[in-house]
Amino acid sequence: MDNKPRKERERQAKKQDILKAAREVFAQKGLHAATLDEIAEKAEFAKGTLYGYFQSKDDLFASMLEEELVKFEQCIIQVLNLPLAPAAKVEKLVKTMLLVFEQNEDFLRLLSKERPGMSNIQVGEKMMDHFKTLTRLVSGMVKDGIKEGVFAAKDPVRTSVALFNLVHGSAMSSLLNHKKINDPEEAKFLTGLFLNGIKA
Amino acid sequence: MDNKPRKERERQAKKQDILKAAREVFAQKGLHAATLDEIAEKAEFAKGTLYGYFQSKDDLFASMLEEELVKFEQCIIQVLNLPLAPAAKVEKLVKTMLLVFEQNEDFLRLLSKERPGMSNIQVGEKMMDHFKTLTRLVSGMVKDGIKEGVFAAKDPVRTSVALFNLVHGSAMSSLLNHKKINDPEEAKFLTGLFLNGIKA
Amino acid sequence: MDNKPRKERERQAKKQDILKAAREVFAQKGLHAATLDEIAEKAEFAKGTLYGYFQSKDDLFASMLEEELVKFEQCIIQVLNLPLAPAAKVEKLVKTMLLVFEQNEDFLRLLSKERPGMSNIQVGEKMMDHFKTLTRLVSGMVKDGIKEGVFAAKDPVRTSVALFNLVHGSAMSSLLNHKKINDPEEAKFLTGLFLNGIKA
Amino acid sequence: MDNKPRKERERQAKKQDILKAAREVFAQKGLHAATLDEIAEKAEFAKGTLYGYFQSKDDLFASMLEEELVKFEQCIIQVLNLPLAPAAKVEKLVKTMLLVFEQNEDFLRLLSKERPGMSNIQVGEKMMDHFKTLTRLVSGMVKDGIKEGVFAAKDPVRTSVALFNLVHGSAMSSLLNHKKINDPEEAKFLTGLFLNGIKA
DNA sequence: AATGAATGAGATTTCATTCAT
DNA sequence: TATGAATGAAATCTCATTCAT
Repeated sequence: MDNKPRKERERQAKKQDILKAAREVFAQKGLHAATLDEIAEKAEFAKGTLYGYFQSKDDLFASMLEEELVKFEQCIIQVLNLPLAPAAKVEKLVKTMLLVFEQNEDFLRLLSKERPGMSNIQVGEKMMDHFKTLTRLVSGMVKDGIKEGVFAAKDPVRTSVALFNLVHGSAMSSLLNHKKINDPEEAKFLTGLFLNGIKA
Repeated sequence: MDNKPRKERERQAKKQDILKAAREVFAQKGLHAATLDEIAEKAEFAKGTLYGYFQSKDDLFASMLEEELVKFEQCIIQVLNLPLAPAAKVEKLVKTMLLVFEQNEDFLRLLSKERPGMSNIQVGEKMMDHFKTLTRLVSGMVKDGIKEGVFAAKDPVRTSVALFNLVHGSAMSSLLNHKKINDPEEAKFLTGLFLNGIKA
Repeated sequence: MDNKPRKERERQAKKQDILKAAREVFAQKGLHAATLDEIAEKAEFAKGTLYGYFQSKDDLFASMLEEELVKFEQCIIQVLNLPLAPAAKVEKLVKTMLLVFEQNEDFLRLLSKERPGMSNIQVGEKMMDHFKTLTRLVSGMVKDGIKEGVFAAKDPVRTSVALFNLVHGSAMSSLLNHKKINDPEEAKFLTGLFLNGIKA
Repeated sequence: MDNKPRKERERQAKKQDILKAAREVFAQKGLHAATLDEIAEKAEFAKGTLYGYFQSKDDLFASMLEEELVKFEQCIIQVLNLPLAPAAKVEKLVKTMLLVFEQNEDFLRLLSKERPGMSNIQVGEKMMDHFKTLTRLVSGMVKDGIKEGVFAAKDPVRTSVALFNLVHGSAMSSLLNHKKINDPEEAKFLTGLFLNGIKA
């Protein structure tokens, strides 16, 4: 019988359940205030069972965050690969990021809460890597726009970071004010500001 | 002897020492991961002494954050009161915020770390209030610009939030990448992006 | 395997071990002076383990006291249900109470120490309830004696309280003077005093 | 100038203020739960000042209790010295004790709370001594009654202890049930029970 | 003598991690 | 593999005592 894969599939499914519970609790409470008790309960496993899947609380956190970052990255890459003009691509990117943040508020929170000065250095390093990758990817889009003459020749890296900050900050603001994150008005506003500024 | 004022002055000086130590540790570790042991050691007091100045860890945190927020707010108000044209005022605002963040990296970190979903509700409420005040103040500047016809009639509130996110995000990014926060290039870039966007 | 009951039985046994240790320490030191360290050591568990069985020190104390009070109450009820003449029942009651106090010196001490002005209001209330119940029960016996004409028609409630004070006070006195609590002489003396007074 | 005595008198007055505050707080909270902060505040002194009058918290407690016990003892002695027949003297004794307990509820509570198993051995010893003295004194009265043929020849020591328990227990019961401690009915009841028992 | 800020030992409580079943 | 009871280190907070003023 070839049921090894099934077993392995089941194991992965369980691991995903744990990661999901972890994401929810870590996002709500932060790395330190979250307890394995709560995560275990949410995942419907005994506390000890988590240690069959992750080496420690820190490992669980790191794994969860890594997974989310990869998913986010892949999503961004997909958008960047779309056959669109630079300005349209910016709009699509803004909309997509807002959508992702709306569908995964946990990730949105984690991004704010745990980015700066992670005590766990390894996690911090990984996070930094992902941000650099993202910046590099978006920079490409900006450079394309410059080449095509539709974007002014400003610093592409700074521009990428600014775009991310604009969208992420907007999503956080909506979240805290109990407003819709993926609001078309907001997307239009952000895109407009990014492309044209506020000058008359 | 009229040494009551001196005693009181000394007490306030000690309180400031504690608040400073608290700010440093809370900024680095976050509310939960920070320990009173570390704060006490940094303030060069015994652990118990802190309780002569603050009722609890939470109270210490709240007091510290409140003080920083007030200082920040006053700083912003000063800039907004300067007799400058809207565009110049934006530039001045960006420069000032970057300067403040550079001089008080702890505050910069705290702003990121503790803004979302503070478990301590009271602190969260206060923080929200300060953000609303700031948004209102900056909105005023934006409205002035619109009246004068130098700013396009976009949503002033969204515009204010965006400006804050742009600058704060930039500062965080610089901090994490070990770059100078209050970099004239960066200030110029941010101002330019905000006013004119990136379109050619 | 039907070992759920066994597990549950073991858990209850452990709980009883903790309650016993708690009783001993609380009786000796009182609620406040007793430490969880000492209780845990006596129960041969780690400090933290106690929190798997009780929510807090106060909860442990309350649970322990409640259990003891219930046991005491049931014991008194048994005696009152015996088919004896009132005077004989008084004698039996005195003997039984002295025996219980001798076998459970901890309870005897607790009764003195923690009766008055419990800071923990809930515990105090419960204790009062048990005392009222006991008084009611013994009052019944006194009323029976009055009906049968063997007891003079004095206030049954005051009489019940007096009997309890007489026996409890005697036991405390014996305890403090390192004398036998359940001494037949003492029992006879107390019964005689209660029934006939000291007049010649 | 002979103002040493005045100074000394003032010092004693202050000491009394502290002892009074101590009595109130210790009676309410018990030895352990009481804090010097609360006592100092009630005495209207700074905490450190107490150490100019007493060596330690334990010393303060012991001094306070000793003083109360001496006052109580002297009161009892006065009654026992009255030129009354034994039965009348019993009645007077009961009334006096109830009165004292009513006027000094703190002392009444202290007697219950701290009698058994004082962790502070020295205090416990002293308390025991006073109880023995009291028992001896009351025993004398009982013996007189026996000699005069008005009391049956029962154990005078046990009889003394019983009388004390009866009255003290009654006072505690009244206190806990928010009833008047020095109630003439109660005094009559207790005297009657002690002298004649409850038999018809 | 009086003060009260400072101390630090010690108390309660939490929770990541282990391990016998 | 899954469990959850047990552990004990570490955190917050209290308070008797000291001491410089």
